[in-house]
Amino acid sequence: MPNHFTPHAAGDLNYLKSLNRSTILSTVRRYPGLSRADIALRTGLTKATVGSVVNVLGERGWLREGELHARGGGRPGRSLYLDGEQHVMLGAEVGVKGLRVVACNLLGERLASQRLDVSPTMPEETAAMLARLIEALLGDPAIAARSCLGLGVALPGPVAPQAPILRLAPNLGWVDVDFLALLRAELDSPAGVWLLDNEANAAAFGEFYFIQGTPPESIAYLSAGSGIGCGVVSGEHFPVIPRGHQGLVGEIGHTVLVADGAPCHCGNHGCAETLVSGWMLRESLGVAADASLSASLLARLDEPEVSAALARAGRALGLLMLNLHHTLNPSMLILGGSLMRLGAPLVAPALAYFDAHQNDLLRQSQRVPVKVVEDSTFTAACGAAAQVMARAAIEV
Amino acid sequence: MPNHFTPHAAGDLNYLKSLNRSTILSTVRRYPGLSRADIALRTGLTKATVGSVVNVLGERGWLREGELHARGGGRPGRSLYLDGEQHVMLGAEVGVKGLRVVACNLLGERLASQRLDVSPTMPEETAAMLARLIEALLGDPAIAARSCLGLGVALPGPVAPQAPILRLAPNLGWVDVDFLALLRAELDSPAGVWLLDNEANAAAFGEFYFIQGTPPESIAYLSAGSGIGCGVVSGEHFPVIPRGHQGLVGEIGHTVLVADGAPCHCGNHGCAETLVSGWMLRESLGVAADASLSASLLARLDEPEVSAALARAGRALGLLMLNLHHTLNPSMLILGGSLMRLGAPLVAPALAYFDAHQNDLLRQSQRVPVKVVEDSTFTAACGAAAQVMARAAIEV
DNA sequence: CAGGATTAGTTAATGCTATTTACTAACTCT
DNA sequence: AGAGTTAGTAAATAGCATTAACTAATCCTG
Repeated sequence: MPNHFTPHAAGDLNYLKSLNRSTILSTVRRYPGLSRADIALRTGLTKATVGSVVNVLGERGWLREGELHARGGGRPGRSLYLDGEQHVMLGAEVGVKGLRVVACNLLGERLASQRLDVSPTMPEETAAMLARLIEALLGDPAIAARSCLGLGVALPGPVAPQAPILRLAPNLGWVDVDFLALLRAELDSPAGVWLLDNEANAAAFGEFYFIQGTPPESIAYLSAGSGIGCGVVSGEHFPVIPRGHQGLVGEIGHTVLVADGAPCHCGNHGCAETLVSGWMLRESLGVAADASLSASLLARLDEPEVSAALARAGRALGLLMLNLHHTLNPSMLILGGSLMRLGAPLVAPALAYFDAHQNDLLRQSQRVPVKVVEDSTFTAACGAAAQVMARAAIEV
Repeated sequence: MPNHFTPHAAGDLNYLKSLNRSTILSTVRRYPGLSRADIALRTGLTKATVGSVVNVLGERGWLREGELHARGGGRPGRSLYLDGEQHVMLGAEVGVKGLRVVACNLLGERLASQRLDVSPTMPEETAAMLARLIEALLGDPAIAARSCLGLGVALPGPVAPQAPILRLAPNLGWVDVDFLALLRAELDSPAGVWLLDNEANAAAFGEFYFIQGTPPESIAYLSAGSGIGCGVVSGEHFPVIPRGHQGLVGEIGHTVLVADGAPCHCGNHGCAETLVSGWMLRESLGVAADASLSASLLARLDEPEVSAALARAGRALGLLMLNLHHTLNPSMLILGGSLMRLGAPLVAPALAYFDAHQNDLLRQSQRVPVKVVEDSTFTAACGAAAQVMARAAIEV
């Protein structure tokens, strides 16, 4: 049944059309420069179907034709590309340490961005600040000249699957916030789709959506910042984020690793976040709330206490990666979040632990690739923009 | 893209037709006795579409008409039911302690069953034994008189997502077994679909497929036997088992709960199975391989060592249930597997731990329902039969 | 008990979809 | 220049769900 994440019920011909349009778009996104005939071959659709869909997408400014193919024999095909000039999607992130706003084109390229390094307090106030950032972005003539497909917002907590509402953000102290409504009160534009999602989900979506070449079956984006989140995406042509009953799929930060262990922000004990997370490192190593965690700790690396704490946290992160493989089993793992700025002192022990503790089943198959995103400042915001594009593609 | 689990690529009209047929079938399955008009209202399809699909399904022996509705005013509708008389599906399970075979009708009712309590040794030999059981079942005149939709087989290990092949069954000692091919060599009938899946996935599918009334968003079937497995199913009208890259989704038995803990069968250390599983209880409490674990332990409950071990294992099971909620987040949890025969000494501590350690997020929402299946002897086999039905419905 | 109201279900026409088939277009090679 | 080859388009076709108009079967009212 349709909800705010998946807009239409299956059953009618529109659904079929959307599906095929999304399939063709994802093929062009993954393999820029294919001709109509290549797409038909690759997707199994007929030349006629591909031709008509491509032509409509061209008229609407989604696709453009490029140079001619010069393969021996026969009429050359016209190569096709996503049109990076006509449309934009806006993406925003409300993070524990700041607000970020981006404008991306259909290629996923960041055309402009704004950031404000403040710690959000009340939802209303935060919405107002974010609205000003978005207005500033829309004031940019290069952005204003384009057609805007909509706005996606990423927040550091689970979003209800039934409605675009933030359930709980322990690290902001927010509960049941209808953030899009607060934004609407401050902001008229852009027209188009407005979406809300969890930060890790948005980041995961963006990373998956703009992958080039054959996409992995699924990816997990493990976001290690103040808290630990994880987003999963799968689906070749129609990427889907599994959310579960309460939107908690991938909330591995609150899986219990130590029965009756240290108390966690979430009200339970012994969660993964008590072993590895920004807030735990801050508390245990005494870093002030207003100081940069990574800068402070990197400056204190010669203290044995600090390096040992990072190594310990790193091993916990490696263990989490391992557990992820036995519960969500993604075909690719992406590490992101502000803790990645700590670099090798945290990441090396994580990867080492992950490598050393593979069991027979994992050893038997190819090692799952791990990608580390060192600077994920705009990753979630760009991912939210990608979600807008995917949604808009359904309705073109 | 199509594979042995999901047969057709989206894009053509057949796909749409299958989708609508499945939608209508699942509505009748969940709400027996609805009329065509009720179905149209409930699914959003038009009366004409529902009528034509229902009539075809009736001709093919999937649906039958029942009594007339007697609602005040207007022409009464003809109630519709799945036809339990025409078709059968066969399901089989190869378990660590025995083979089971069942024949079910479209209502999910077990019409006949066969069991053989032996511990499987070689795959070939096991396939031969299973083939004899199936032949015995097909020899039953009540079964032979019906049209058979196919055969589903459940095995205690992950099945590759790309091909119907068992990857690894640590508790059988099997690796990369093409079990359906071995069966084919022994068995001609039944015609129709032949499927292979993991035992927990099959059980989960069956439990979800035949749920009456509004189905939960998703369920997880936690199978606690010799090992610990878990299957997940979601999708209202078109139930899907998320499998992940290597078919390991839900393999929480091998999530690590104790860093560098006790050695596990899987080659790693500190897995959940080292804290709760049949093999671990057997080893730690000295129960012979050929004795019934549950019977032996229930007889020794007055030994403090035994009751303490069960309580400890129970708490670990509760912790696993909690972690399940933060990774796969099902809306309903079903506990099954042979360990459930231990009853309260194991299950009560599990439920108590689960209840006592809910965090703020879970506390905030309605408690997730937990169902305990005391006797799951035929659950996986019936689930495999349900998978056959779902697949056959696509192709009717 | 006749006739209106109401709901169930079917039928025929319609519009939209992808597919099929046949075509034109554009290039290379000989 | 002409044959061969591949790309792309156009018109005809088949299949799908929908629409709108119909028939069917019941209840209710007077």
